[in-house]
Amino acid sequence: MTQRELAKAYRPADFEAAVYDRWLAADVFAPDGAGSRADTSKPPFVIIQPPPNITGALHLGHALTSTLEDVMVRHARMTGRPTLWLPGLDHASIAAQYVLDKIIADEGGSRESLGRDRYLERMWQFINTTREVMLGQQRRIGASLDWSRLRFTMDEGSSRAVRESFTRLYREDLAYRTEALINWCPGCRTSVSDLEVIPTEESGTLWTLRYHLVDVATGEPRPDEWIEVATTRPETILGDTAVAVHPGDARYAAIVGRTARIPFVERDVPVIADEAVDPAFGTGAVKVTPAHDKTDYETGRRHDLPMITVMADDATINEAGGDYAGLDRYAARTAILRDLETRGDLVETRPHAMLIGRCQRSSDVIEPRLKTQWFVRTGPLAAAALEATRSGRTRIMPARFEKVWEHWMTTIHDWNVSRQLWWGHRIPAWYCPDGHVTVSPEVNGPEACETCAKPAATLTQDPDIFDTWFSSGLWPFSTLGWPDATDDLRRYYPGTVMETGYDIIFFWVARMMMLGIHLVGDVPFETVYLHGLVKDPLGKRMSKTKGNVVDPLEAISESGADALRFALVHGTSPGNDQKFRTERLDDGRNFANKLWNATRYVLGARPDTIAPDAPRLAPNAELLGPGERWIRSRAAAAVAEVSAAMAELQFAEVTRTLYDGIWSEFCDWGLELAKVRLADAALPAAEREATWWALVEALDTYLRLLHPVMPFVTEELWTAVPHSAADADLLVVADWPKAGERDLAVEAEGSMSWSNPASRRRSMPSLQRSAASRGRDRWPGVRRDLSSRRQLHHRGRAGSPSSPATSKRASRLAGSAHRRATRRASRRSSPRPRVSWKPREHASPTRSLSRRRRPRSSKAPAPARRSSRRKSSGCARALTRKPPRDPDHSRPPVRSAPRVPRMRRPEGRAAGRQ
RNA sequence: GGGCGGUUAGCUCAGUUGGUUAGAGCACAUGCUUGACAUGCAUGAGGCCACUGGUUCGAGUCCAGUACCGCCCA
Repeated sequence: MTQRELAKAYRPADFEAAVYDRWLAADVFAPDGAGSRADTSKPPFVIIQPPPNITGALHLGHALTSTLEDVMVRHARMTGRPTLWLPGLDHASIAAQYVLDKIIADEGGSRESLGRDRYLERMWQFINTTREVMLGQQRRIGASLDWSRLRFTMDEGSSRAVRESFTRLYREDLAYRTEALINWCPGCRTSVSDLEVIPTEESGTLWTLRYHLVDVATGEPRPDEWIEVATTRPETILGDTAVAVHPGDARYAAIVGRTARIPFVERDVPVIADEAVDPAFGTGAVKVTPAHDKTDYETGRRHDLPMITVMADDATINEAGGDYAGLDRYAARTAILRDLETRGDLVETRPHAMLIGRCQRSSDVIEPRLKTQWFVRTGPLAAAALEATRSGRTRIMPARFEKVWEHWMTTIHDWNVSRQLWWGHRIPAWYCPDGHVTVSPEVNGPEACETCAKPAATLTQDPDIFDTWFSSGLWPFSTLGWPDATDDLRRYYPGTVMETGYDIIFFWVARMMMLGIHLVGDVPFETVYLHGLVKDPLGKRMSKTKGNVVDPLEAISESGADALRFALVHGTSPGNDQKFRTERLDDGRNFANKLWNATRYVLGARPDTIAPDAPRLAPNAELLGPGERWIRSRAAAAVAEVSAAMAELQFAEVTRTLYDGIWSEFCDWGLELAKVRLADAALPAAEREATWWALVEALDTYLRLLHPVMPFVTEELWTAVPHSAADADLLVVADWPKAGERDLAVEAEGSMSWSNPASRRRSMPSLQRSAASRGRDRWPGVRRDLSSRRQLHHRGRAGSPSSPATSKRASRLAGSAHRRATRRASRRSSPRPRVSWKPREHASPTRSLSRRRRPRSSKAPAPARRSSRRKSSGCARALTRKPPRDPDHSRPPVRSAPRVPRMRRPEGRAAGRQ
């Protein structure tokens, strides 16, 4: 291995890109890449990446997803499993059209003015520019994706999977076409699924109006006889086909069966009784508009009412609305209310809190409408998906989401998959002039009508496209070559882990499960790992409009990809949101710097008797001092703990273990204790060599363990550390360390040493010297405190200051008080109290040791370090685009200077989701 | 209305199957810059573990309830 000088400070920008290029050149990401060291006898580890939307830049949520998956993938790869992490991009039809439409609108055009073909051409151009940007972002963050298998949801393989799957579903009667009430977004001009409608609480108005009853004899409405109905949507009276009351409502019992006259459209409709009516709502009587309301639609079906659509695609009133035709729905509302008032039929107007469904994409108010659309019958599919989680074939992490999953899967409705958009997979259904339907998997469509054999030329294809999530639902197997029985499909299906945010468990995970089980015959993944959302420091969702987003690329530029990864992983726990503050980036960067410098020290401390390019040797355990034996044992403990945490997908636990192990154990104690021996000329060379090899060994272990979380810095450093002949050239494919033997004796001895000065002196003379030299050997004082504390404790617990009823609480309070007191006492007397001897908790002997042992240098003073005087330096500031502070303020007392806020405060509460 | 999660230091969070004095990072205070690291080192201050009750020799941890915050579903 090459030995070279490491820069004095950790500067990630200097090497991250080069390291990534080294990985690419070595072809180590693909399980079958040239540089792969996978053991094909081991079970593969497979993650199909949730494909980010092609529309735009990656945000912190993507960064978290990529990082967590990369952690799993890199760990698996190091254990020798054939590891596939398959990258992809999603065409995101509605989101992409939304973005492109705006661009085109800015140019003065529109979707319609371009026409379908030119519009799609334009879309391909657009996504080809965003595509490269997005892939570059993945590389910046260090994602070890198998780029040779990159897929796009609109590529030919995916299209074929869509056509084939839909045809199968159709032939099995799991896909059907029907006219039904769907959620229509007038802004996007398409239907959307139930999940894409966001119920938002808004203050509306409840109006009470009069519908006059029709005189049975004359057939004309009576001016003196009416029924009062309450409504929040007066414009829909144009489509009313009944008035409904509750069957048990005595107030209206006499009227049920009569006829009411709808104003303006002058339509006579029946007064019906239906259980769905809430007698306590409004007047207890409601108007029924089956074509524009979900509840009314059901009522209409039960009573076989006519369904009259009164609105066009753009939510203006259509010709069925008579004089109001052409008006926007809200203009029509105003006009109708005015006219009702004129007629004297507007009885009451009052404020009313209500839930309004808004489009997830455009925030337009969703208009329920009747449309003929394609649906997927979810009942049987959901039942199979439920069985899979109940039987444990697929496990959901964290388990509490199983309940949510169960609930949703048992109440699921059929899935409307038609979208009246252009950008997406065209529905492979053709209609003949006689109205027969032919569904075909052929790319050019059927040759003739399936039913009447009319030739292809007479057939017209359904203009609609599929909901994006339909192709996403096929993703775990369409990416592997399905419907063909490819090697990849055989090897890598089912996947191992599906890792994604809990917010798309229904949108995506559910659909992959349903379609995977049905179409491929097995669950698409063994484990569903759901992470939480990355929120701003106030716990709000990050969004561009709120201005509280943190750009991952800026974070990487400032602090390095490893720092960002560390920050994200450190703050995550399964299924829980994390509040992200930019100060966390400093933690990660500082940690990387610590590791960087520890490595520099180890490399520089090599005894002269070891050649710079000597292959790594295991230290001779016989010749090690207690400090080295201790750090070896602690490294072994870290291997066990990190491996266990990886297996349990507890990634924050991984970073915590390594942060403590590397910083507080290896650096604060391992290196400091070793320094003494390495500099001790009286020690035999073999002992000094063994000591150094022990440091190299521990460092090597920690670098391997940390690699999945912080791949760049560990790879860069590992290259500089001596390796054994059997080692891989690159850390990314090096072996995951096996847990070495713990030396519990020396760990216990350490514990003894700390709590007992006499034994410490025996076993760790260096420690003793250092502590003594700093005048901190105050154990007698500690003992005094301990005994007095015991008395306190005794009194606090056993004393009976109050009645039996309150004694428990009193004793707790006493205990609490005494805890505070004793903590203060113990802090005065010992560096930091702890149960077992973990050196990290105590004073590091750094200063005295290095001073005493190191020859003084005559070198000139180091140049002033100006920019990084304070702990939290530039990056956080830069990310918030606040003006930089005056550099002259960077002298010590300035640390008390007020910090600038790290993120812009969102202005007020968010009205709804974006 | 139904369900889920959270509440531990000023902030962000750990806290294993209940078990000695509840921890970390950041922030704060004080003191240290010439050979790994000021992106650092050391010292210090800062906790009724949301509240109430229960189980237990022992509860931050288990049980029941309450409050507040957040989310999901209808």
